[in-house]
Amino acid sequence: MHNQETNEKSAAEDIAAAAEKPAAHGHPPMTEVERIRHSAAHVLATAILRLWPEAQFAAGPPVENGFYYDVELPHRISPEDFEKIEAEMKKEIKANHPFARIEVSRAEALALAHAGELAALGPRPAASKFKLDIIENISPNETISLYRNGDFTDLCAGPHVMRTGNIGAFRLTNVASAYYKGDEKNPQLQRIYGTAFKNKTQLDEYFTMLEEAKKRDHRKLGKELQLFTFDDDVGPGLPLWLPRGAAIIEELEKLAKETEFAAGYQRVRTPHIARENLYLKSGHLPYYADSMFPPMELAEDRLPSLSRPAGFQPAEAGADRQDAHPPSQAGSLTSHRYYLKAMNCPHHHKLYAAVPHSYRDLPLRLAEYGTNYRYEQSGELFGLMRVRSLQMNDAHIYCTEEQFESEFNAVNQMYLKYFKLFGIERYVMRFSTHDPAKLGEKFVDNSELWLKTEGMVRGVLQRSGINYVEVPNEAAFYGPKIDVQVWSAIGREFTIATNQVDFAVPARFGLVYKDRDNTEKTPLCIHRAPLGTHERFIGFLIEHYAGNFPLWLAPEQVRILPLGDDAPLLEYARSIYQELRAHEVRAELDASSDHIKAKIAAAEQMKVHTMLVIGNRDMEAGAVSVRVHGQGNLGAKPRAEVIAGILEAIATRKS
RNA sequence: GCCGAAGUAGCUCAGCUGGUAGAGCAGCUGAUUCGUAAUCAGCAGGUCACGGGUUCGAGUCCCGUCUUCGGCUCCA
Repeated sequence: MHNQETNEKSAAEDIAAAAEKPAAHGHPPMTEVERIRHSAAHVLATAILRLWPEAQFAAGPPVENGFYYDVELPHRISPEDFEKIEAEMKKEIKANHPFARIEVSRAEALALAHAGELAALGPRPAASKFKLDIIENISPNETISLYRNGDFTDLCAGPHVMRTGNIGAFRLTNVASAYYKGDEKNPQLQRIYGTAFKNKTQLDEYFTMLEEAKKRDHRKLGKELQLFTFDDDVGPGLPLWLPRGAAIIEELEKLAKETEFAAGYQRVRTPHIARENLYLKSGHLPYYADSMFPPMELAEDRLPSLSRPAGFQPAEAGADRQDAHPPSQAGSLTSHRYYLKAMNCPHHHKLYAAVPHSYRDLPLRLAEYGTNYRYEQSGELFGLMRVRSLQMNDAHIYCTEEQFESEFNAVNQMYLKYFKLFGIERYVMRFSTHDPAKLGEKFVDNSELWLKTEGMVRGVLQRSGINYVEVPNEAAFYGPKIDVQVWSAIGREFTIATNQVDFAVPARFGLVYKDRDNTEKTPLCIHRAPLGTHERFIGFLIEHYAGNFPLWLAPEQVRILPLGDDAPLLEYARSIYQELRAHEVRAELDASSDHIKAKIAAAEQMKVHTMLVIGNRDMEAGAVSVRVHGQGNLGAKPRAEVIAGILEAIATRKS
C-alpha cells in the first residue's frame, strides 16, 4: 500500500466543485449563512481599504466555517490589527449600505480594473491587478457582474445579502498566507480569515464549539494521557509511543491480525530498508525520491571495487538533497545505496516473486504492519496525522481478473466492519479515476485496463451500496484508488485509509502465475490498508473518542483503588489485581496513601476505563465497588461477576 | 518548502518599557486511613529551545539555527 494520505481534499470540496460546473451559466446556490459570509468578506475588504487604500485583493469567498479575503499589502497584518479592522467593518455594517448588483461588459470591467477601481473605494493609481487577471479568465459567454456596497466596488458573481446590516455577527479569526490561485509560483498573499453568523448567539456557539474541539485535539490529549511524545533529538515527525499509546497499537494489531487471518491473509515480514535497485524497478525513483529520506551509502573503502554502478557518484555533504542523490542510471547494476522504505509494495512484490505461483494459489493475500519512512516537508508535519515514520495496516492481494470483484468487495466489507466496530458513522469513499488526457504522463498508458478496472471498482461500489464520490484525475499512476474519509466527533476530517488497484507494477516486477491454459499471466494487485497507519488512525481515535476509549482499547483498563492502605485490604486488592493481570487485563493498583477522592480524581483524569473501589465493606462481602469513567459509581458487585464482565467486554470489544 | 506567530520547571502558565527566575498541579519525604473528581506540611525541581551579538547588565533588544502552531503548497 502506498499511501498514508493520498489526497486530503474534502468531499465537501468535491461536491462544491461539482456544483460549480453547472454554474457556468448561473451561480451556485448559496445558503443564507454563506451569503452573510460572502458579504462579510466584502465588508472586510472595505475596512482594509479604509486603513490601507493601496491594498490589492484577489479572492474572498465563503468557506466551511467562515470566509476569507486574500490581500496583497506591504503592511503585514497581524491579529493586533484586527480590532481596528473590525471597527471599520462595524461602521460599514452600521451604515447598512445595500449590496447593488451591476452587470457590465467585459470592456467596462477591464477599464475599471485598469483604473484600479475594482475591489476599491474609487479610482487608484495602480490597476486592480488580480481582478484584471480574473476578468481575463472569465469565459466570453459569461455575464460579468460587480457588487457595490457604499463606496466599495468589487468584481463578484454574488450573491450577497440585501444590505450590509444583514451581517448579523462576525469576528476576524486569523491571518495566514496563501499563494495566488494556490500556485506556489504565484505571489504569496495575506489571507485574512473571519467568521460570520446570523446572530451573536450562533457566533458564540461556534466559538464554544471550537473550545470543545481544542480539548479533544489528539496532540493535547496525547500529552495529557501520556500516549506519545516527540523529541527534538529524535527528530521532527518521528513519534515515540509511550507505554499507554503502545497498548492501543497492540490492540489494533491484534484486531487486524485476527480479522486478516479469518479473511485468508498470510502475514509476512520485510526489512525497513532496501537497495536502490528495488525502487528503480518499481518506478518510484526518481519521481518519488523527494519524499524519501536521503539514501544511505556505503563508505567507499567498504565497497567491492568492481561492482560500482555506472551512475555512482558519492553524495556531497551539505549539497542540495535533490541533487545529492540522483538515482543511479541503470537498475540492472547493483547499487550500494540503500533507502528507508517509504512503502511496502515493492518488498511484497518480491515476496510474491520468490515462489512460483499457479492460478490455484490465487488470491494470495500478503499482510504486514509495515514500518515506512517518508520525508514529508517540514511544514506538513502535524501531530500524529502527518508524520515521517508510520506503521501501516498494509496488505497486497494478488488475484486474477475474475477474482477481482469478490476480493475488492471483501476489502470494502472489511472497512465497513471496522467502521461499525469503532462507531464511525460518517464516512465517504473517494473513488479516484484517471484522466484520459494524461495517459502516458500522469497515468500508465493503457486505456483499456483503466476503463476495465475502473468499471470493476465502480460496479463493486454501486452494488454494495457504499457511500462514495467519484473524483476524476486523482488516481494513482498504476490504477484507480479509493480514499476513505472519515470525520471525528468534532468534525475534523481525516483521510484514514486507501484502497488501490494496481494493474501496472506487478508487470514491472515480472510477477506471473501459470494459468489453467498453461500460459503465464500477470496478476492484478489490490493495495489496501483499512486501518491506515497507526499514527493517523490512533490520532483519529483519540479525537473520535475524546480520549475515552472503550474498555478493549483503553490504555489502562482497570485501576484498583483501595480505601486506605492497611495490610489486609491491600492484600485483597492485590489478589484482584493479580487475577486481572493473569488474564492480560491492563490493570493497575493505586497503593498510595492518598484519600480515596484523590485516587479517584487521578484515575478519572487519566480516563481509566474502570475503577474498582475497595473498602473493608467490599472485602468482607467478597465484592468490589465499580466506577466507570463517564458513568460514575455503579455500586458494589460480587468480585467474580465483575471480573467476568470485564473479561467479556474486552473479548467482545464492546463499545 | 513558503508566509506569519510562538518556544520560561514533567504539565498549565506568570514574569510591565533590560536590573540576581515565580505560582499551581505533578514528583519526593513525612503526617493523614479518609466510601466515589483533588487532606496537610516540608523538600526538590530551570544553561528561560540552541548559537552568536548589543549592553555595565539580556528570559526581556538584534541576527542565525532548531522545533511547534496557524495557513498555503505537496502527498507515489
